[in-house]
Amino acid sequence: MPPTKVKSAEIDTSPKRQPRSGGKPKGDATGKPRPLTRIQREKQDIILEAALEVFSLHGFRGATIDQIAEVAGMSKPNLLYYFPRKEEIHRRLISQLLVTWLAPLQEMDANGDPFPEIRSYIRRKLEMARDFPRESRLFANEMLQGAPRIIEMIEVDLKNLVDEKARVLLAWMDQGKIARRDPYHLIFSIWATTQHYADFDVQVRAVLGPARGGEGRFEDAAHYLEQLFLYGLTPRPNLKS
Amino acid sequence: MPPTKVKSAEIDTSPKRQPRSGGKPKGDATGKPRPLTRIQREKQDIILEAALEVFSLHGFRGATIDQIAEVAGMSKPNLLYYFPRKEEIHRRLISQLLVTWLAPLQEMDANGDPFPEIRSYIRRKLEMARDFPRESRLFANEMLQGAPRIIEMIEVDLKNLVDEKARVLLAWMDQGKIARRDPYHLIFSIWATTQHYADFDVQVRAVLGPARGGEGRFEDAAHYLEQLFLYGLTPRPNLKS
DNA sequence: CTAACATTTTTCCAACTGGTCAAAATTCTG
DNA sequence: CAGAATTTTGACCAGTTGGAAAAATGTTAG
Repeated sequence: MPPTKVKSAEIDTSPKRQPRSGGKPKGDATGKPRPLTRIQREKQDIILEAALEVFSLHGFRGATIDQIAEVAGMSKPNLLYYFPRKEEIHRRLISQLLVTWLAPLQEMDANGDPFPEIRSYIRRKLEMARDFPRESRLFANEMLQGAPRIIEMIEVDLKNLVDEKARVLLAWMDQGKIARRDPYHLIFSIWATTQHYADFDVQVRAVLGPARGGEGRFEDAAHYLEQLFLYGLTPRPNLKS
Repeated sequence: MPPTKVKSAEIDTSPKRQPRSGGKPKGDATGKPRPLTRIQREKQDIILEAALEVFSLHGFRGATIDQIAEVAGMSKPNLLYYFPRKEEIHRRLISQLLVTWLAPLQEMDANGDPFPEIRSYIRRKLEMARDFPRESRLFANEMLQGAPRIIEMIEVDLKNLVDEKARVLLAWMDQGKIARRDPYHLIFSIWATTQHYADFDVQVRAVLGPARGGEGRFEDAAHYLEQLFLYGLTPRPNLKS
């Protein structure tokens, strides 16, 4: 359908308005950025939500602003009014994400009992894979591409946290409370096994088939992983359940 | 540097050649496609190699033909002479990949001893992560995007193979040779833990740091995973080593 | 109400995208 | 070597991309 807009091509005798700003606000002469308006907060949230959807599915380069704008239900220039560049949106998503992402590990308590702590950690991670699969995929996408926009955070924040928790694990091992294993690879294997259920969800569901691929798969996975990390595959005779 | 090509802009008095074919060959009037020439085989390999590099890093949508052509060291139209569409290249890579990808699991022998068989499977998978990280990432990229171009193969070939091997594992469990675990999630966890070292390589290296992030990380991983799948984290008293 | 600011839309653009085409260059093959 | 077939190239194209500019429309404090 052609746009058929007439666009006031006729004579316009109304008093000419002074060209009003038209630029972006976000700061007056004083230099201090003024607080976001209600609309700004709302729209930014809508955009970030839409961007998460698109970025997590196609990666940074594969995602387009038009696509994000469409999912967000607004025009591209309107979107660009809130985030002047594509990278900006992505950066915001990623840095927001990393905080959420580290939380479960952060909660692992050095003063708790090792097995319940580790089991809880696995559960929390698995719940995140279930409840925030897009965030997981966004993260995975970034990793696959060599983490160009996130590498410093990985090398500093993430590494520091893992170093700290590795020491916790080592202490538990020294006390003979858990088997002596490489704590770094232990953490890697928890990440890998849990995030797998978000990142490779299609595969998991396809392989499990309709019968077992339903929502129950997360409970099955939780139970399996618990057993794996506790006992591995060595059969233990005389075990109830 | 500007190309400075003169390109014979002068008068050309040479006898005008009849416009010769110029089209693509790949079949004559008989309809049967003739075998590939040496150049065709070579160039296709170069292109596929370059495409693997680019697709594995940016995913299908994020990769561009120009990029692939540049990595392959040829012009875009030249590349398109061998693969008339972008999708064609990707499809070839993916279907090639899946064969390689399934091989390690295929080798798991129902008549072998469970633990050596499983351990070998883990090792082979880990070696693939080490030696073919781009293939792993290509696969992961496809999965993250919902496997649009591969889903049927997953649902048929992959599922059938996993079903078959799940039965093997179940038989071993029935014989009491390994602990009773969900065989599907067992396979998932082997995939996840091993592929992690290819797909999240940046993260792994960043977290391990320069000291432990070298090539030795794969040996460490292999040893750790062996222990994990064998015994889990339960400490076992009186164990040599 | 209205001026000042905030938001949205329209229009536009240059670079890039996947892909075509014919001519030119090169490589077989007898 | 000639002629045919194959391979490579340069010019080009239409659609998409990220983004700029400015005009049009809303909103709100005084």
